Amino acid sequence: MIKINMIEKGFDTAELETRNQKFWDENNFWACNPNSDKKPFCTMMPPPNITGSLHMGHMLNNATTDFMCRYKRMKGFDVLWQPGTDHAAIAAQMLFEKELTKNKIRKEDLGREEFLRQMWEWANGIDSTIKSQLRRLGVTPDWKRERFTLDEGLSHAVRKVFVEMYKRDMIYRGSYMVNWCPKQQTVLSDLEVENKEENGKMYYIKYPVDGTNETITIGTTRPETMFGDMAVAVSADDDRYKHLVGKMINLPFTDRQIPIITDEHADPEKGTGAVKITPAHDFNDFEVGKRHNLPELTVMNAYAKMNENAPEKYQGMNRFDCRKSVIEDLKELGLFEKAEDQIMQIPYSERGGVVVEPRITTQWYARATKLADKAIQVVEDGEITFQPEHRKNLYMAWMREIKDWCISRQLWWGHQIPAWYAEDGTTFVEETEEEAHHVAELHFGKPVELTRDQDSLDTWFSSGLWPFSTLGWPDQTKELDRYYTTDYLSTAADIIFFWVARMIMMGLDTTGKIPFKHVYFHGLVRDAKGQKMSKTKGNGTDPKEPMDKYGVDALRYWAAGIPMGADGKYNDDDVKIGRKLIVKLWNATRFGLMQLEENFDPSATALPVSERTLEDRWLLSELNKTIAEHARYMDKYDNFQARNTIDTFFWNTFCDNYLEIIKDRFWNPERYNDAARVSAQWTLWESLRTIIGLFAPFIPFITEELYQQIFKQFEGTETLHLTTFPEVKDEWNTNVDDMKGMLDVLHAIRQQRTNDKLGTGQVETVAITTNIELFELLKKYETMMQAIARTENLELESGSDEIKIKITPKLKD
RNA sequence: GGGUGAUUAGCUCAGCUGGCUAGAGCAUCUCGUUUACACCGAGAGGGUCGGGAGUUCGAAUCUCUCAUCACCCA
Repeated sequence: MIKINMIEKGFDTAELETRNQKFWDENNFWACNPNSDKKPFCTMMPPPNITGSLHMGHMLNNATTDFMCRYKRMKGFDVLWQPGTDHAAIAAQMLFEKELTKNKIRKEDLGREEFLRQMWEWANGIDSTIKSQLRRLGVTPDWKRERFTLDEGLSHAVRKVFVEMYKRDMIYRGSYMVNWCPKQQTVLSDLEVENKEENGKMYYIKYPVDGTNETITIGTTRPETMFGDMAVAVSADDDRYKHLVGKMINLPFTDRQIPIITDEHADPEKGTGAVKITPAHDFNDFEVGKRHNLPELTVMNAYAKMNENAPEKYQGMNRFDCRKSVIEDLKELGLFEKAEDQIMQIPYSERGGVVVEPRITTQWYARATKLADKAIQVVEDGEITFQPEHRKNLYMAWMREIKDWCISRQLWWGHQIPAWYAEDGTTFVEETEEEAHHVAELHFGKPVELTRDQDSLDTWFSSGLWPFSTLGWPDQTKELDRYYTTDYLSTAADIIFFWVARMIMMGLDTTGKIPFKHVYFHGLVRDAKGQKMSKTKGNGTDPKEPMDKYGVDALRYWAAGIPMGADGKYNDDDVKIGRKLIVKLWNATRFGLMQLEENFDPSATALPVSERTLEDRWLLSELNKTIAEHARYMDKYDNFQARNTIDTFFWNTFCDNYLEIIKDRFWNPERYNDAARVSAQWTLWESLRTIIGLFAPFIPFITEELYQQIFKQFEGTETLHLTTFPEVKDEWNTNVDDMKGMLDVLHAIRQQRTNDKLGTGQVETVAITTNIELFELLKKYETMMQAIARTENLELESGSDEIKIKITPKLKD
C-alpha cells in the first residue's frame, strides 16, 4: 500500500509554473513521432514576426491552439504542432534600417551583402524574445522542429515554387501601375494599402481649348499631376462638350497640347463631366490611357517629388507642396475656378504610413486569378471548413474578385527573386545561378554575363508555403506524407486574405492538396472598453502583466472563456476568475485528500459502483455527463463551451453540493458504516483525478502540479499531459433518479436557513413537510437527509404539496 | 455605396436545428466565519430578449422592415 501524499495548504504560482515549464522543456514531451501508429493531428503555428514580442493576440492564438493540442495528445493522437517564425520582410527591414539610422548609416552605404550580413546578426539577437515568451505561456509545439521562413530548407522551397510557377506561366513579369510607397521605396500589394476617409478638396481648373476662346473645366483632387495629363475625357453623350471633342487643349505651364477624347470613365453626373487623364499617375487613367493608346508621362520620382518632366519651377517639390503651388499659379493665370470640400478615400501605406503614390513600374505577379478557381472550390465543397462559418462569405467574396498578386518587393531582407537577365534582356528563371548560366549558355551558344533581379519576394509568398515547406517539401519526407494535409489552424480573422487564402492557393497549386481541413478564426483582444488595442493609443496590455499578477493558468483560463470567434474584452477582474478557480481546485483537492489520508488504498481494486451510496453514484453519473459533453465540445473545437461545462460541474455539482453532503461521513463517522466511508473515498479519488484531467488542457500548470504530487505515483506516466483523457465509464451510469428529490429538499433547507439567518452549525432540529412520495424518499435516505440538514434531529411529515421547512435553532449559550 | 456581424439582467456575455416559470459570471443587497477554500459559502433582487410587423398551437430563436453600433470591401 502506497500512502497518499498530503499537499501543502498553499502554493507558489510563479515557482510551480517555472518548475513545470522547465520539466516539460527538458523532457521534450511534445515531440511528434512520425513512426507512431497513432492517428496524427497536425497544426501550424502562425509564424510570428521575428522582431516581435508577445502581445495579447499571440497569447489568444497560441493558447487556443494549445487547448486543442493538449486535448488531442491526451486523446491518443500523435500531435505535431509546428512552430516557427517569419522574417516579416518590410516590417523587419524598416526596424533594422531605423537602427542603422541611429548611427547615421543608410543601407546603400553598406551595400546589399554587408547589409544582409549585419541584419542577420541583429535578427538572430532578438529572435529569442517571442519564443521564450511563448514558452512561459506553457504552449506545446514541437520546439525541436522550429523553422524560420528564411532558413535554407524553406528558401529552397520558395525558389523551387517560384521557378515552377514561372515555367507554367503562373508567374509573370510586367509593367503596370502599382501602389508605391515613397517612404519604403517599394511596391505594395492591394492588401498592404489602407484606405482612410479624409476631408479633401476637389479643385476645378479651366483648360484653354486651342483655337477658340473657350475653356473646359475639369475637376481633380490631384492638380499636381496635371503635367502628366495626356488627354481630357468627356462622355460621348454629353451635349455640353460634343462640339469640343477632337479639339486640342493647351496644357497650362507646358508647351504640350492634349486632345479632348470621349471615354466611359467620364461621368456626366460627376463634377463638370470632364476629367483630366493622367495615365502614369492614376489607376483609372492608366486604363483609359491603354484604351486610347495615350503615352505615359511620369512627373514624379520614386520619392514622390516632381521630376524633370514637370516644369522647372516645380522640380524637386514634394507632391503636396507642388499642389499648393500649382493652385496659386493657376489663380494668377485666371485658370482656377473653385475648390469644393469633399470627403475622399486616401490610400495609405500600411507600414510606411505615408500616402501611396500610383506609379508605373515593372514587377512580378502571380496569377491569383487562376489560383483562385480551385481555392474557391475547396471551400465551396466543404473540404476546408471555417469557424465561425460566416467567414466563408468573406473569403468567397474576396476570392471571386481577386486580382493578380504583385509578389515582388524592392527590399533586401527576404527571398531574392531567382531571375537572371542577359544583356539583351532575356530572362532566365532558375533555382540557382549556376543553373541560370547553364541555361543561358545553351540559349546563346556561349557563356554570357547575367545580372540577378534585385527584388525580393513578398513575405506572404513564403508564408503561403508554410504548411508544407516546414514539413520538408520539396523532399518527400515522412513528415510531409504523414502530417500534410494538416488538420487544424487557429488564426486571426484579419489575415484571412494575407495568409489563409494564400496558403490555400499555394498549397493547392504546389502540392495538389489542401493545406488544412479546418480553420478557426478567433477574435481580437480589446481593452475593457472594447477599443482595439494599439501601440499608438497606448491602451494595450502586455500579457506579462496578468501572468505576473494572477499566473499563467489564470490568463489561459480567461482566454478559454472567450466565446468562439468573438472578441475578448480584457480586464483584470475577468482574469481573477481564473485565479479563483485555480485556488479552488487546489483547495478542493486538498480537502479530498484529507478524507483519504487514513486507511484508503488507491492501489486496491475500486469499490464497485453498485455498492456505493446514492449521492456517490449520482456524482459519478453527473461526471459522466460532463465528460461526454466536454469531449463533444472539444471535438467541435469549442473550448468555450467545454470550459463552461467542466467549470459548472466542478464548482456547483462537485464543490457546493457533493462535498457538502459527504462531509458528514467523515465528521460523524459513528453514524456510518465503513462501506459508506469507503464509498465516498473511492468516489472522491476517482472524481478528483477525472476533474484534473478535464481541466488539464486549459490550466496545465496547476493540474500538472497536482498530478505530480498525488496521482503520478499510482499511474507512472511521467506527465499528466500524456495520460489518457478522461472517458465516460459505463459502470458510472446507474439509476440516480432519487437524487433529484433530495436536492430539492437540500435547496429548500438552505433557503430556510438563510431566511432564518442561521449558520449551518446553529441548527437544532429540522422539520420537513412534503408530499407523500418525497416523504417516503426522505425516510429511505434519512442518513443523507441528516447530512444535508446538518442535524440528526429530523421531523419528517407528509401532507403538503410544497416543501415546507421549519428550523429550530440551537439555544445560544 | 456593397457586405458581414452584433443589439438578451447595472456590466461582460451564453442560449445548437423554434417548445417546460429566459441562464452564467461579475456587480448590488441580506445573511453566515461550519474542522478545503473569505481568492469562501447560503440566499435574494434585477430582463415586456433594440423597435415594429409577419409565419406558427407556440419565437430571444424563423421571415420582412426600421434603428443604432462594430468590422470588412469599394
